Amino acid sequence: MQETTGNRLLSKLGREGYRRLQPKLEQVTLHENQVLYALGEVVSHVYFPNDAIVSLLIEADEGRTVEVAMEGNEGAAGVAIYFGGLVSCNLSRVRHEGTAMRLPVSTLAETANSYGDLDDLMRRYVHALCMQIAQLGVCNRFHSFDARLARWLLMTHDRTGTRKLNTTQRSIAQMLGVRRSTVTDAASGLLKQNVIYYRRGRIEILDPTRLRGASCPCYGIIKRQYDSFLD
Amino acid sequence: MQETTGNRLLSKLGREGYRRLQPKLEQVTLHENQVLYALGEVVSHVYFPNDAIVSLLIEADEGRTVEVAMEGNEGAAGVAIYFGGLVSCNLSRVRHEGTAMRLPVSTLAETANSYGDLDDLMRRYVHALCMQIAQLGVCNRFHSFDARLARWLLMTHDRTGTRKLNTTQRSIAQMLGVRRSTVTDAASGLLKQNVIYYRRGRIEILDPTRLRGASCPCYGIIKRQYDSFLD
DNA sequence: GCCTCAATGTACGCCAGCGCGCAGACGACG
DNA sequence: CGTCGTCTGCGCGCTGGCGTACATTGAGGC
Repeated sequence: MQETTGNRLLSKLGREGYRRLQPKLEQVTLHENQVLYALGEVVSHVYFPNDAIVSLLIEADEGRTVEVAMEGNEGAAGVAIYFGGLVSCNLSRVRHEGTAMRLPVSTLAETANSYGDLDDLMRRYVHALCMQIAQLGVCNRFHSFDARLARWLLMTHDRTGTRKLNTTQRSIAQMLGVRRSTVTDAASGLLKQNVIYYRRGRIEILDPTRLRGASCPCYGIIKRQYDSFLD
Repeated sequence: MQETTGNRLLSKLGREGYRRLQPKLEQVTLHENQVLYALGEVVSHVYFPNDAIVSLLIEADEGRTVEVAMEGNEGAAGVAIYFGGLVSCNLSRVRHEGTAMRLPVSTLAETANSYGDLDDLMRRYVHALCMQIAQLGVCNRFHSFDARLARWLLMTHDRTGTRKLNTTQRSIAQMLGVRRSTVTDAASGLLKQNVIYYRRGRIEILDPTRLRGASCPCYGIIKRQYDSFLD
């Protein structure tokens, strides 16, 4: 099931790039709800997830934080921030437990300076991330919750490499900025159709194809965007 | 009324930076509805608006494009795209007529390579833009249209340096992704309170302070973000 | 001054999702 | 094996914004 070969961004770097970063790369485990970057914090490390997922969160209103992007094996957490000023201005929290490769920001910066391929790759990643944020903004505004839930499950699935997620409806609701029982309604629809199965904090995707049919086009748009530069 | 001293990003560059770019800088007039970058187009120039406004648009559904960010004198159009791969993957259209300084992408890239201050500035601008996109995504999702209209008017006002805008309710509706008569409702509320005045495609902001009171906090959040690196 | 068209005002029914609240059900743990 | 806290199911009334449709008004061209 777990067929992830590791972080796609790192593997796209090729042998030479990997050789340069390798001495400073360090595998770490990211635990659920662990805060990688708090608001206004200085970023010291960049994380290239293998099967962990990091959420970029923004405070919408008092006490309500919403996911504006998710970063997994297709990217890196902290890069966007490092790219523009070293100081985080949103919250990054681990949403799905797993491993990641950690790298000091300074190493990334220095290597990117001397090794153009890395610089290019990082720029294009930031670009894709930016598009993800924009697309999700539009998606959250216009598409039905049923479609958005399907999209969210698919995106999560892609980034973890497993069909089984540990998430409660409550936390999904927080991510997507709806109330919990709205999630219940949508999820029970998918359950009845045998597209997913879930029970007390465990969700399993039974039929990715039909899930994709239930999702809005945003899933495909974002996926194509990422795939186009990760091959 | 028109007290704009020019593009804030360029002026932040200082004498040395300006000296380097100056030979290739060229003042142009951007006309309403002019498309700067179409989807998938190769970007040849970057625009630093003086008093023009460029909208970043994304297609939400068939035939419905929505503004995900606006770029004016506080930034530059095309930079974000140049940063990640040269090819535009959204639509940039002039929303408010005015002048801008135009620069070949290649000049910007070369200069940034050799002149770290420019590179820094551009990175931080992209960062701020990214935050704007994220914040607006959340705003469009959660805040009442009344508040969003106020926010939008204020942001537009800041970027043009004038209280008078030429915009119809119809085009505001398209930008903000609502139907036209929703704009009528909200606008007529502000009109009755003498916060704005408008008539057939011309809007005037009478009382910016009270407009700010009507807006959601997103206006302040985004403004602070930009001001923090533009001084 | 008149005509025409775009811009604006208004109305009516509709519905997704909200806020709130409560009940049932499963699982961990003593 | 019982208890308790969390997770999930469900109902009810409400409302902002939607889709649609039509009336009115101002500006610019003739």
